[in-house]
Amino acid sequence: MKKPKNSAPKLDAGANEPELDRRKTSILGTVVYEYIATGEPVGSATLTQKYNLGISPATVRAELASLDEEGYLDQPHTSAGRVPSDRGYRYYVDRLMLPETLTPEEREHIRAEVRRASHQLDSVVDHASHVLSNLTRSIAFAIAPRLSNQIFRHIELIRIGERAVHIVLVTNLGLAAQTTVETSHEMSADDLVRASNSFNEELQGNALVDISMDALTKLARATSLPDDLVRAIAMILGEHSETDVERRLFSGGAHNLLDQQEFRDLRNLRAILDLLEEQQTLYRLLHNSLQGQGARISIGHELPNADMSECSVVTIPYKVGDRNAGAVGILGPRRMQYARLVALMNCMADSLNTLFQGEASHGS
Amino acid sequence: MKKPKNSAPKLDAGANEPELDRRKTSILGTVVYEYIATGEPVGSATLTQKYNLGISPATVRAELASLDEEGYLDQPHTSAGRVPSDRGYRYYVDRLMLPETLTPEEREHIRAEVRRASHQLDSVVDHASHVLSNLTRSIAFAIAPRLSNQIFRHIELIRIGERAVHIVLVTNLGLAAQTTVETSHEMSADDLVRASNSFNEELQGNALVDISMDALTKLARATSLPDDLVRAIAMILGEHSETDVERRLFSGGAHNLLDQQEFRDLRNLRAILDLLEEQQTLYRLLHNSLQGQGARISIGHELPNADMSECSVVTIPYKVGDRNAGAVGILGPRRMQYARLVALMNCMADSLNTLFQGEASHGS
DNA sequence: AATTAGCACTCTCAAGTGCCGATTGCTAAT
DNA sequence: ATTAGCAATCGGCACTTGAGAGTGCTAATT
Repeated sequence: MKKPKNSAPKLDAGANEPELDRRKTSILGTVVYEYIATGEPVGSATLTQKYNLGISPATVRAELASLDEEGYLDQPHTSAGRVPSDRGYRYYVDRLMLPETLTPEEREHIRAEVRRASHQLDSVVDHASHVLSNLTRSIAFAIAPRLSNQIFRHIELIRIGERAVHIVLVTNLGLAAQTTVETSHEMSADDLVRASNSFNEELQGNALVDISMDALTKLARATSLPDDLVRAIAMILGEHSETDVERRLFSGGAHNLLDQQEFRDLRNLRAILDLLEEQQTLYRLLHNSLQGQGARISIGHELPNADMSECSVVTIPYKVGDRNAGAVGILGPRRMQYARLVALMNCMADSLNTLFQGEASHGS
Repeated sequence: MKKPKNSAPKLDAGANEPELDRRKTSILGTVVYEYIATGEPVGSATLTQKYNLGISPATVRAELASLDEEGYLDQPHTSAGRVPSDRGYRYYVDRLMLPETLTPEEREHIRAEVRRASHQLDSVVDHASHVLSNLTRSIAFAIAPRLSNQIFRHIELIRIGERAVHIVLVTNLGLAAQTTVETSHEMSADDLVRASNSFNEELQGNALVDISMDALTKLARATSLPDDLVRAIAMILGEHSETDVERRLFSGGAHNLLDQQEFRDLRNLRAILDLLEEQQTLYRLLHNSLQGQGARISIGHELPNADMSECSVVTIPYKVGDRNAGAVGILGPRRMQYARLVALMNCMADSLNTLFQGEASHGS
């Protein structure tokens, strides 16, 4: 029942763990499987009755006790069955879990949903997280692709009030960012059009990462834009957003937690909701996943926050062109269907990859 | 157990209700006040001890029994004190409640927060609901001002992909709406600029409600815009959005429900969250409030949905120019601080009114 | 040496019991 | 009309009990 793996971090963990003998492995796998399916602690009787292990309950008990001692299983209380510990889940995820495949319908559904909101980066990502949260009945969260390696196509400065300008940035991927800025003195609509035009002529086709602050200020001086407006443009072009931990986190499906029996306790629930609101922690998880490839699973105490010790998170990065540019994640109870979630996440990442791959190659 | 209805509750209900004698009134008021403050059922002992009523517990008991019989109070169980019924709350808000005033700080806080996000209608309203939900620790919800009596200033058609156009509508109030549309065939950036220009020249200064479909199609033909794009423009200009029950509902503060003792029960919680997601019901409440003036309170079973029988809602419309154009609402437990919420809502409506009043008078 | 049956033990959970305190409604006295 | 006094009611809490589930240990078996 040994299992190959699908991502970098797991290899490490897998390599560190001593390998369990065949029978222990089989029992551990079965316990995890059964517990994920039922949510009830698993006892020796259940195991021998429902699964054809070819050994007696007594033997199973001995093995369970041993696995318990080695830290792969926990016992909620003396007269209860066993429940996987973080370590148990980890072993399962690294070595035992069978990769699952989605039905063509599911696959197509995801792909279609992602495509539906294309052309608006924020919408795509927001939509993606909602789709995932519905499919998994967990919380899904995501960050939009970072701008740096997108290519400048167009900037539009729209006068929306006496001293208010709305800035819209279009890149090869579509509508990439927009913001409203209050300017210190009034700009005429014509001024703004003129400015937009020179920005557009000058910057057209450049990767955003290549646009220097110098170039911007020079352009700004030529078009006599007020400082605050220039600053806003610089911001939006990513000069600053690269280090910006405030990059917005999109999320959906918080209400799904209500269905999970592990969140009956309102304190847990509250802790997780606060976490969602705070954004930082989840943002960092996604940001970290940008370093690696493929789905990454974090279980219970492996997560950076004690309030998440009852949860697991699956994250996966997606690419723009050939570099990781954003990521999506799922947050649910530790007792989650890891195999299925990994399959879903892979599909989602693929869909985003091809979407952004495709769009990236089109031109204006 | 006669029940007032919720179409035009405040005044009517007040007039319909028989007037209680002075002592009953005083006791009912005190019970409501005490229950709102503590959340515990109120007994005769508490009343005589904490409040100087000048009568003995026994007399209070007789009055309580009488009020109970007349339907103003409920008794959770035989050995508990009394709790206001819907009718009791109704009598309280109609006749007993003392108007509360906010501190200048609170007032200024609301005003400042509303102004912060101005120039973007959606943001203003979204922001408003977040501010309210934080101040009240309840759910706040709102709809953006309807477009119809806003004045056309500018439309921008931005090419964001081979066959994708982003439409931005600016009115006298600022950035009023935007959407992305997929076009059947490709438009060049120049085509779009030309089209924008003729729309802008032609429609400038018109109230959106006065822009006819005819005018649009004529313009569209002159600029040879594809049909789907024209349809999208027509849509956004409000031709259709007037009857559109799907006008987006902004809301915030759902997590506040976790703190309310009346939502310890997850089923209630779930029901309310579903309601939020469904949007229709809350949308209708706001829409109804557009007919009237000032804050409107709906209590328990007066609300259109049985799942809300433990809740109360306060709504208030706000104006653009001199006509109601949008509304905000608060949803919380029946045991809410009605006087304070009404004060907050009035302040919020005022702030929005002056914001939109002010902006409306400015020109481009 | 590994496996197993048998059994005592432990612990949770649900139901049942009894008591305490809060609050009432009634009655008789003021 | 008001009140004091008092029996009655009921929820909630602590406690007990028994059933059920599951274990770990031991001694017998393979």
